[in-house]
Amino acid sequence: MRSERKPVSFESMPYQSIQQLLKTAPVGTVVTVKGWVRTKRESKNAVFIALNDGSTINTIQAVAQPDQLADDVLRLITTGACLSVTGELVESQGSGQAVELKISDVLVYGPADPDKYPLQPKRHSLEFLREIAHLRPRTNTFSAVLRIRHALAFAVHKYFNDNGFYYLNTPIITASDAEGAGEMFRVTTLDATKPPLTDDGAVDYSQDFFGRETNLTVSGQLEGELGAMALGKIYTFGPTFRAENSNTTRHLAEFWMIEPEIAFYELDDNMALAEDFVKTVIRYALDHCADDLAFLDNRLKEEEKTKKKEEQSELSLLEKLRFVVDNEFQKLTYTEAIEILLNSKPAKKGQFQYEVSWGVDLQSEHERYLVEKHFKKPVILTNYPRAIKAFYMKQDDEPATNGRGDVFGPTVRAMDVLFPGIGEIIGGSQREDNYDKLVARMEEVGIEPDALWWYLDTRRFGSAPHAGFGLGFERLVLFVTGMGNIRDVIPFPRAPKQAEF
RNA sequence: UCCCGAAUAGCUCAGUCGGUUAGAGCAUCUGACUGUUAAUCAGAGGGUCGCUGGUUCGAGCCCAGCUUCGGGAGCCA
Repeated sequence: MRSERKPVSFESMPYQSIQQLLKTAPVGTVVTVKGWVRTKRESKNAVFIALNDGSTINTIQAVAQPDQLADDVLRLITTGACLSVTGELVESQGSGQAVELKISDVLVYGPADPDKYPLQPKRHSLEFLREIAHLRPRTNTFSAVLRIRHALAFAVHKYFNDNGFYYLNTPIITASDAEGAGEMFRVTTLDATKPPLTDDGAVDYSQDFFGRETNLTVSGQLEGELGAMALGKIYTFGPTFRAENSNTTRHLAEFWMIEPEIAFYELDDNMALAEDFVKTVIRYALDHCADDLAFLDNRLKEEEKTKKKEEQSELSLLEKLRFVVDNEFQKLTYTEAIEILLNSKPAKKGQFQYEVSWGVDLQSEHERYLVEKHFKKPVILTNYPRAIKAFYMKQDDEPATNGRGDVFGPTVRAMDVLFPGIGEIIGGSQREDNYDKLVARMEEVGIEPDALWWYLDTRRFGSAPHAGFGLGFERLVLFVTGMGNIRDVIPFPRAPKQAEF
């Protein structure tokens, strides 16, 4: 039997998004919009409702005659209530907007008790909004951040797809604990109060779900390399977990990481890819999120006004983004960076808390000096000392020298991309493709080669030079939105003592 | 995990030297006014001063411990 139901075309959907409506502005037509009340203002001759549906940062003003709406309906139209409003789109009599909706019908989907609804038509602190993360997407700031986050995620996939990369889904549950990228979250189905024990009293993971100890991934890189050594160019874009007790504005326990891995790329290719990639996705946001970026730009300017002169930033958010897109990243080696730091004013005046010398890992105060004071632009540091970098990085043939005859220790083809205000946004390297060198390095740092036999197989069979990097997606969103805390650029942040929503 | 700081009305904050009944702006409610723009004006309601203990005739304020939050550091993306 045939259905009597009429097919519904996409164009004849029973309501319109406010974004579409304001863009096309079909004055004179009757339309329906559905969204949440931002503010309601009443006067003798008119009731004004500012409605937002999240499709854009802009609201549409709906207008009704006061006697047109029943008292009990009018009473339910308060900040936060959800409405369906039907009416004719007309040119506005007021000055704040071009068009408005002349209400012919209102349906209250869900009221919001004004005594209990926590969002008020006023500025809230980001700390307070973090406590109501389930409602904060209804604010201008967070909806703007989330739309930009979406645009950046889309731009990431678009960039790689346009450039011949394949999206590879690496595992979220892994058995390898040898990646050395920090503390891991254990994944188990064993009874936490009385786990099975072996004869010597240790937990018997052979009885666990996977028959061995497993954790949430801290990086998809090792598996990504397997993909690159088959598909050529791959990228991953997925959740990543670190059980570090990190309490900072730049760290999350659960975050999203982007990891391209490319066969036949060496360090210089890797750097060029990182720079082009970051610039392209930021340009995409500039081109597609103008309203939201303008709002955040203005929000930041207001915030800057409350700061002292010397603490105010020289560039606005939009200026900063354009600057990054239009200028070359500064590229230099670790050894050159050490020279600059040793000759810097703060070093000579003893203002660095940590002393600088060849071989030490750079502290954030050093990175900040290079990026924010010395070069004033994004910086790519390369060829770090072997001793402070991961085992899988390609070893340089010659030790570092400074041109004055000083010879330092061995280095690897690592690269860190440093951004102003964010610090390390990308960490990557060319990978060690020589089997013997890789195994020797693993043994040196105490990683059991047998545990990564499958990783080493790529070096045993058809090995090739290859390179890749990891980019923390939230750090990118942090930079593009100009927000100050990474917990405010992910919908539901996961951090120590924080997993409520 | 370490260092520093904070916790007072729904929100943002003030609270003097330890002293009577803890205040303001915004929000909410009521009224007035108005094609309004986070409207405006007047009035009203609204408090376990984070928790536990201590000092004191008397603690929002002083002391100790705890909890939570924020900033910085480390770890890193």
